[in-house]
Amino acid sequence: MRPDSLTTTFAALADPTRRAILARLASGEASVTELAQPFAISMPAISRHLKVLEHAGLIDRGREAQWRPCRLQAQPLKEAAGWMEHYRRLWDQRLDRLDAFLKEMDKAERRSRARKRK
Amino acid sequence: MRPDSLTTTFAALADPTRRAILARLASGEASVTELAQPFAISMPAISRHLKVLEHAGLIDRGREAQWRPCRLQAQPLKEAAGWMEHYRRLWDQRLDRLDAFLKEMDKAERRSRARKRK
DNA sequence: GCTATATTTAACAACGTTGTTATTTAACAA
DNA sequence: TTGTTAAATAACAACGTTGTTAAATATAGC
Repeated sequence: MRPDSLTTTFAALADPTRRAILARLASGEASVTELAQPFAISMPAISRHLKVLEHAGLIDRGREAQWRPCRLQAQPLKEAAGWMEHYRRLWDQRLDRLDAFLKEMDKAERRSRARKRK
Repeated sequence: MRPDSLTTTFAALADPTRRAILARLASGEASVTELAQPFAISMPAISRHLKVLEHAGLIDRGREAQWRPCRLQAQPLKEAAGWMEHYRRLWDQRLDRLDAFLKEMDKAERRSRARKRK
């Protein structure tokens, strides 16, 4: 029972180093060394982060001489964003209905007070 | 150095049980027992999933007699969705530019062939 | 106070993640 | 071949996660 793709995507995004790598890749492809440069961790650690991202389908890698350039792959981001949008929207609708309900209550309340004043 | 909020949110979403709990909560508040019902795991396990979601700010919980009703909290979903949309959009722009570039190439190519035919 | 119900906490095992350093592989260049 | 650079793998430690069962806590109702 290996984890489904949403799980793999969210798990990959749940690390600041990996998100920073993706942010960097959003502005163009880069080699492993280039990606490692901003971080205070060893190359093997970066190499593993890249493997996690690749496994999640968030990046793919080419091969040019001794470099393995990484590129962003947007599809899993789309799926995950879709999931979140879906539930966020459902929830906003609930809030809207609650809001409408409270407004209704309020109106009824004012009407009731108006009657009493007569 | 505790993890930032995006990290906490994504980590909380990186579990199918927790996503199913949120999905259930999107249709209204529920008690721990109600939330546990669809799953083949023990109550303490559910209790911990809820603690993870609460810690991530994705739910909050009331107190009614011996029940602790859970409600969805949309704010962290918004932040995380925002992050993903941002990078997804950047990447789509890159793809669009690549697309435009390839179309340009193609046009130039056709023009070149047209010249040769004369 | 006693009992039933809802939920949490404690203690533990199994497993996964993230980092390290040392070693290995691959490709270029002399 | 030999050396250099880029990157991956191996072996390991530290720590976090997810599940378990057993025990504790809190509240309602008699």
